[in-house]
Amino acid sequence: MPDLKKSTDQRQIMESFFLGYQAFTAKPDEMLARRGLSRVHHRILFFIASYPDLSVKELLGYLGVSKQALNTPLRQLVEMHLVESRTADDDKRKRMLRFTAEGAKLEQALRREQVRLLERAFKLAGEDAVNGWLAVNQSLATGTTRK
Amino acid sequence: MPDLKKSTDQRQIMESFFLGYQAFTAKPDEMLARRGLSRVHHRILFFIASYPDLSVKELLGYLGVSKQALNTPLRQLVEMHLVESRTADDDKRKRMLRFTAEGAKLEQALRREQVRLLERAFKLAGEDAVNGWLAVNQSLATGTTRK
DNA sequence: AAAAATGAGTCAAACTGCTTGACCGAAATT
DNA sequence: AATTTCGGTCAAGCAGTTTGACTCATTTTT
Repeated sequence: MPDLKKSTDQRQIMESFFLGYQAFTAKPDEMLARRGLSRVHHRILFFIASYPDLSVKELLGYLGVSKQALNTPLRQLVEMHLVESRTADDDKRKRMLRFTAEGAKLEQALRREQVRLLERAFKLAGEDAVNGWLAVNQSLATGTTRK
Repeated sequence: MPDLKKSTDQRQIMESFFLGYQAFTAKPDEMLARRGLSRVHHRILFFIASYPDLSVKELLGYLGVSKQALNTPLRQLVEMHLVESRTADDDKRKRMLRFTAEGAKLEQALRREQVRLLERAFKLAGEDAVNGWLAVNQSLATGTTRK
């Protein structure tokens, strides 16, 4: 059992976190690379999945990049018929972003792989470990616990 | 409590992981940026801390980048008197990398901030959560549990 | 002893991905 | 009617990465 006071153990804990996160992103990275896509594309897909019909501006807000940086990858996703951009009814300047059938399939496939990896790790670590893992991540992410 | 079968919860879990990792690296990133350094420099410092007197070749192996990519950041660290490169006794071609006093201090400061963040999250999530979090990370990282 | 291999480092060209700044057109707001 | 907003584009510049070729000193192999 590692001791949070020992510097060697501290490094080992930090390395596990690093490698764990690395492993978590490795599979999707590879699947996307086969289609010529990268992690930015993945993040775009993630937010479209989380907030269907979000606008370009909202997406930019979530991603935290310049619109020029978004332009190319988003256009590629549209050209590859993974993402559709429809004019909003209420405001014709806005484009609502959503998946095509194919895009939804890709997002599911990426997510399925990540969930599979998590399930495998959960099984190895024991079911008790899962709630702890989730709670700590939540605390790290927000500085608060979630009920 | 999130359900690993529901796609919305899956995304929420993945997002927590992402944001948690983000938070974990944010503070060091900022501290390094103030000195004009970046995450590559951080990784170099990490491996020198983990394996003092490692050679350039070994470092390259850990980092998984080309030696040209390593050259600039490593040279900067040496020029800033954070890292020292001494010729090895057994093989005068090799350079052994280690910290200067100042470099060791920086590495400690970076690690201290990350440990503080972890401790805060552990406290929020409850001490029980810690072992679970560690175990799952370990499983993710290696595909095995550690006793 | 000579030849080959290794460790460290450099120079160069190319490519990617990102930034800021400027600008446009269409549509909405004031 | 004037101004602002949303989406998009063009341009220049910067940082970080890659591959390839080459040098130099030293060690290993033959």
